Amino acid sequence: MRSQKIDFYARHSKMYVATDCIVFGFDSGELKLLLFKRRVEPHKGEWSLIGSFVDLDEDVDAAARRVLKEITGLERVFFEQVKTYGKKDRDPGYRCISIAQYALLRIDRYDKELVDRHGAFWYRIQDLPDLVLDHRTMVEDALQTLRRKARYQPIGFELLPEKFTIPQLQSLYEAIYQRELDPRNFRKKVLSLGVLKKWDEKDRNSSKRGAYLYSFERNNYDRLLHSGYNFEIQ
Amino acid sequence: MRSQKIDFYARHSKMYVATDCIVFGFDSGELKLLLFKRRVEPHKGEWSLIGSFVDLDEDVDAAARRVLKEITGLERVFFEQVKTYGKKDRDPGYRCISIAQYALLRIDRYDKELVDRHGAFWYRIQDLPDLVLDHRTMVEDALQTLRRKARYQPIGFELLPEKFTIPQLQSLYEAIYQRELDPRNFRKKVLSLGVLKKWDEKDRNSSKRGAYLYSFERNNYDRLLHSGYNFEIQ
DNA sequence: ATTTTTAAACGTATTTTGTACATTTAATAC
DNA sequence: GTATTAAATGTACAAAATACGTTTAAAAAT
Repeated sequence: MRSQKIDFYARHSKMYVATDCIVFGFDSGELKLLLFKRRVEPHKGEWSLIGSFVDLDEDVDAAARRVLKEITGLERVFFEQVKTYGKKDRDPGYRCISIAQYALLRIDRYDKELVDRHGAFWYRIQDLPDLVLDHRTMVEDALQTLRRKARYQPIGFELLPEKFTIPQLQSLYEAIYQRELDPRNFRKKVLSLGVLKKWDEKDRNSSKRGAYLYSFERNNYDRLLHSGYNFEIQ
Repeated sequence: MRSQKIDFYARHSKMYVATDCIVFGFDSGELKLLLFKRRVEPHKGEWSLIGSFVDLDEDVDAAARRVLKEITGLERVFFEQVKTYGKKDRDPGYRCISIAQYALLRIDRYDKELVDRHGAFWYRIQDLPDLVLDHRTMVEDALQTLRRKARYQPIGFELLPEKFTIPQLQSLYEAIYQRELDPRNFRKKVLSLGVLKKWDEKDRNSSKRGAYLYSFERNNYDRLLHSGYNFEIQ
């Protein structure tokens, strides 16, 4: 029979702590996910989320920022925790828990060369490849979190360029919720929030007539964000 | 200069992983929190959440169930993750991350003697004492999660006894949101959900006339739960 | 026995919000 | 100048949220 003391240390021992990033981007009307083809064992050649161990002297959210910067070159990115995956056998081999965090980024901004160099690739969320471990579950949970969040905060703006058109914003929400929205009702709703600033310029990439560009006003946007307002879209 | 290999291990080393439980209960019209007066160092004599290290061969959510059972005797309790606290200096002394999980439990059911024996105490959420480390933040985050959750799932039922009256249910929601609700509109709303079963019995504890007892029908309740229905209360 | 007291139960009118749907407009391409 | 395309606008109807007053059951007081 082992002594109390030995049992205490054996039971309260340390474990590996990792973070995995579910990186969403929006491009040409589609919601995309940044995946990473592993070049080393274990799971060499398989697709996985972008992740890393958390350093001993590093905040957990800093670890996510670090790995995202390594791969995309981006620094100021919206991040939010999804949840922590802590099943004892989720990672065969050694005990490792992982804090999943999703990121939203403006796809016009990342460093393409850097992404290529790291064996990363943007997949449409409709046709993701098989992923290692429990990463598929992480993606589904992150999508659910994103959808829920988008209902009570106008979060979608994080995924668009500084100036965007209302049809673009609509198509983003259509991509997030994977269904079509009525353009008249959508426009009415977003304009009623009072967070959009209209510019004189137009974007003519998707029509001859062109659509007016908008940006959002930080002040009103932040007020809306903190007020717990409900941003229901149909 | 240290070798690559040594650096790798130094950086990707293991850390302590704990879980802290934010245990909500509902009693005599008030939302309460189960706190624990520490009897050992560090932080002896201070109030803290109920928590534990996660064993190496134990799921993270199992650790929360284990510690709650130790203190309340209860086994089948509703649990949900709040978030993971991973700041590098959140725990002075050693690096330890903590997965916060909140629990909802029926206050009529727990083992009072067991709770006393462990130095635990039910505090009203309006007047909590100072708590160790970042536990205060955990409580606030858990409350926010609970409130949000209660908006899209009829979660409040977890906190009530098997049979309850509509005024009781209302007072639970009033405790969660810390504001008064209109009894006529509340009744109309909850009955419209179609998850309540009315009994012939009455509860006469709070009025001479007595209020009819209800329970909820598991089937309809579960359907509602999974349908993503929006349970907005005023 | 009758009256008083208390919270429970019920209903309705109004306002607000969501939903469905058709036409006009600006600008380019031909 | 005509055709084409997506952007922009408006309105009627349905559904849901909100505000608010009265009646009722049962015990307690007289």
